[in-house]
Amino acid sequence: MDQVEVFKALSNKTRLMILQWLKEPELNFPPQDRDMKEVGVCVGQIQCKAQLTQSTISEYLSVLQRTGLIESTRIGQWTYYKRNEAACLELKQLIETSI
Amino acid sequence: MDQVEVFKALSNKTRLMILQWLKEPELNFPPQDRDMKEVGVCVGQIQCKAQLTQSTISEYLSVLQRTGLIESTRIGQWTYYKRNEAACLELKQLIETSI
DNA sequence: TAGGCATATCGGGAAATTCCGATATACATT
DNA sequence: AATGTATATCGGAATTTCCCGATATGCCTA
Repeated sequence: MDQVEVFKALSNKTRLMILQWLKEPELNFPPQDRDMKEVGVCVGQIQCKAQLTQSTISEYLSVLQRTGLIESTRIGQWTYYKRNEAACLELKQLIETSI
Repeated sequence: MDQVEVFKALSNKTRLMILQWLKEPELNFPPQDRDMKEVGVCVGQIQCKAQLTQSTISEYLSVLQRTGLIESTRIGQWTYYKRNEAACLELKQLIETSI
């Protein structure tokens, strides 16, 4: 896990918010058919909440995914993103010891 | 403490290294007259270790100081920088709960 | 297979960051 | 006062980031 890359990813208000929203998806997004805990939240919902264009949000999600902090599942025409809690924990432990 | 600003400050390899070097100054810098734990490390020593120009390091130290993670003391013609451990702890706790 | 919808990718203008050399400031010494 | 040394600030070229609109891709339905 490259700390500098992770900090770059999190040094943007919207990306940081997305990561935080995904901590408790059912609290931050309207209900959907699929179980949010299980599969995640689709791009459209995140875009709607973030109030930026679809292309921007799609790119931001890629940036977060590249760090490993979130992961995606494609189902039909939707891509669902959810947190990778193991990676988030690893990051927190790394910061705990390195900062 | 503005998380995004802190992450911006730490999303640069050199700045992150400086913060880490200052965790154990006597391990990372050559001996000096004044007590490093007490007063910190002067800009010249940090620049020497970082291998960037004086102006760049001076600016990086300002960026870190603006976040509150480090603080400076001017003594004679030297400016000594050291970690603000309380602020570093606060940051880690913030990350622990918010990420 | 045609059309619609969700998402990804591309190209780019504007703004921010990186890092430098030159210069200013502040203090110390002679 | 003049000089030397440590640090801060300024101006700028190169690079990166931000965020957009346009377009491509992939899947689904009629």
